[in-house]
Amino acid sequence: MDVLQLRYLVAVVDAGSLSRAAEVLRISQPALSQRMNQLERELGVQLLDRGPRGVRPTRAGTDFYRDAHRLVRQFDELAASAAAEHPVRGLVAVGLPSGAAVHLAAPLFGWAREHVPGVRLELFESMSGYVDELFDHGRTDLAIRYVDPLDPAARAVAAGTGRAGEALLYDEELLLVGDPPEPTRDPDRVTLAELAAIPVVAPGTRSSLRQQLERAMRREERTLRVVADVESLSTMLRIARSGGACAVVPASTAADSAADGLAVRRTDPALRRTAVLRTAATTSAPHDAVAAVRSGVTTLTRELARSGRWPGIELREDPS
Amino acid sequence: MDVLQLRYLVAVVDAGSLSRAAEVLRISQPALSQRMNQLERELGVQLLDRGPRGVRPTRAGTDFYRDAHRLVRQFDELAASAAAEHPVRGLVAVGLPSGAAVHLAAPLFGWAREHVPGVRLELFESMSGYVDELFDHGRTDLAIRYVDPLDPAARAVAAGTGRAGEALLYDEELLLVGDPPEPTRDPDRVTLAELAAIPVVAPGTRSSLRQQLERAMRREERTLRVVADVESLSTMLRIARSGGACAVVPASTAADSAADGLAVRRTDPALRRTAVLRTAATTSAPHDAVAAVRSGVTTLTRELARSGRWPGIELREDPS
DNA sequence: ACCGCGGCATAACCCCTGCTTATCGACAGG
DNA sequence: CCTGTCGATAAGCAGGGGTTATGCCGCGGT
Repeated sequence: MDVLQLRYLVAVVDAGSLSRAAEVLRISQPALSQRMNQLERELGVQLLDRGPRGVRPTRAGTDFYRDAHRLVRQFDELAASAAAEHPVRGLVAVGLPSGAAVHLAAPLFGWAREHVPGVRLELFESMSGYVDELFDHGRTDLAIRYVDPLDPAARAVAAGTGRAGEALLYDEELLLVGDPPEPTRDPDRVTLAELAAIPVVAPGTRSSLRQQLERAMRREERTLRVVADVESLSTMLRIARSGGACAVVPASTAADSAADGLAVRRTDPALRRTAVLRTAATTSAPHDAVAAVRSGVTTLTRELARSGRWPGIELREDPS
Repeated sequence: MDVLQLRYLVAVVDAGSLSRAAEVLRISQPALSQRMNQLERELGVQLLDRGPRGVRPTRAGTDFYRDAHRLVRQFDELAASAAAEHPVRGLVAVGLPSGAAVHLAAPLFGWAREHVPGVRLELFESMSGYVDELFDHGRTDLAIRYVDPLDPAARAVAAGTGRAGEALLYDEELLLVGDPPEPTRDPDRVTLAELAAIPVVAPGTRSSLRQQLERAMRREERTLRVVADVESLSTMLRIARSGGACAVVPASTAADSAADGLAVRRTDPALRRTAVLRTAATTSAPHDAVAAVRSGVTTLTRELARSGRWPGIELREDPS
């Protein structure tokens, strides 16, 4: 028997139905069904009456519910009080480039409120170039940085052999969205040669995405045909949707807009980038607070990616 | 956080050392070390001071210990009271052939005392033929039966397609122990032709082992040269050890005696048997008590086999 | 002073458990 | 009678908690 089973039972009795309780608990109905059956089997007592309109606790179930409820509460109190023993406090500055901020910012604040209420977060969301700059000037304690796997200088980091303070987070591909004036030979792929002929809207030159794009084109002795420099990914998408130009955006952004009926093409050769979480070596923020937030970022990234709430990215394992 | 971690912490503080606590908890020291580190990480508090002579709780650890101790106790009380709600009681008769009884009898009594204190066990340990007979006459509620995988009638059971009430437990091989008068061509294998020339001691004709042996020999148009009919496996081994004759015994028995320097040979073709757990369809014992003991037998068999305390057997999966 | 040893941490691996999706059976209501 | 809702079952996958093997450190014995 496990405290989790007690939580589940409490939820079931409260909800009056396995299905609804499963929803509340954010797990599937069969999982809950199994767990409840297991609990009853372990105890050797029937706790629930399964009716066609839901479940109701039996006599034994009601008694058990009371105790379980109380125990779960005490359990949580213990955890809370232990955590309160040595509160993590401080002001942690985090730099997030737009693509990451879209998916990470809100969950990160939520996570912080829940897990480290004593920590105040200061979020700098802007184009990756500025984010890097802020970090290099010691203005942020943590920052996500994009790295081109082809860039030799960044190779070490992407390979996981970089210096401490840089942990791999995820990879993602850069995709072309919108319909080009001429159809591409492969409807799912656009070569860089073809790309050179397509009018695109791109972020400013301080963005790592822009730089990576330009570098890739230069490598093929082509140039990018930029018809508009814009600041935000959403603006890029809006323009692409209007048909005025195509846009090259990270896969996670493209995944959101694919549902809108926008055509999406991979590039050939594929352009990818690696997201790295940097931790400042010297910082004014309390060490433990920074560490906590860092682990929050990696944990959240994993959770979001796995649960499908951050589509288009591929996790890179690098526990640190 | 989990109640198990709380139990572990309590044990650690009580023992004053991870190693010793691990021993008490019957887990390995690294496992405990990991769990404690995880607990501290989750709580964000250091609970233990690691010294070279063991560990001592920190200030926070001491407080935490008290609460954890209390919670664990309440937790167990809840489980106990819920189980007491609907106590399993009754008299369950179990038939075990000698080979199985050697390894299973004592653990089974221990398990029953712990998990179903209201159940009284009646154990019939004897040669497999009698065990079968007792079961067929309704004198036992559960019984282990040996099945020859080559016997067509038993084929269905061994294949897992038998009727309900018969669950696969394990397979084991029959081995020749002791040194035959003439060395065999293959020192690790004895053909049935060679076996016919070897004086062996065998259990009585009511034993399934004996019957299986005779059947196998007859199939090759040979006869077994039995120089002594004995009742117990241990007597057979004693005679084999004295050098008077060889003995054919199940692998689990042979494994015990291999350490005594007795030569062990597989037969060629290999003789194997399958152990099946039978459950009486109609019985006077309470249904739930029988079910509990049945699950105890399967669980124990698995545990013993996996932990190496029942060597020589190969588990068959057949959850039921 | 050295070496040995008790004790905790780390690494690499494995299996079991608990979750998932997919599907079914059963009962109530239109 | 059909349909929608709820719970149970099946089969597959992932992660956590366990294992063994090994490393590192500080103490004590001779």
